[in-house]
Amino acid sequence: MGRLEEVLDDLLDLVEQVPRGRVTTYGALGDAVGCGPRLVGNAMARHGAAVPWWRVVRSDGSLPPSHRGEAVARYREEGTPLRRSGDAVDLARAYWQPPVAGPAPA
DNA sequence: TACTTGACATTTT
DNA sequence: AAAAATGCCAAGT
Repeated sequence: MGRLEEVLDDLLDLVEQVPRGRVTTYGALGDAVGCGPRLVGNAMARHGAAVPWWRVVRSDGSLPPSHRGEAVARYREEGTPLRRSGDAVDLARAYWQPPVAGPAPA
């Protein structure tokens, strides 16, 4: 199979480890698991139905275009520092860097 | 088997 | 500062 199956476990694990009121980015997860950010997005899209994907945002702090409405609702519910725009997270305060998992520790 | 689509990121114009 | 182009990996058609 592809690398996805390999990193998927670590990926979902990291997302589940994201503290409440905090968020992380696709790039950070991709780097943590050792693959491109595209994999993270697709992994979540196809297999991330069981993880708090709303805590995973873009590098810009903006939310996934597909579920940003739901994600914002979660943020307001969890107290995540949203930007004044209301459609993005304040990465300056809410960014949580995932620990490096998998066979490629720093 | 080849092309297109998809929860993205980064760099250059 | 904003928009466009490029790179990335996997699944679906």
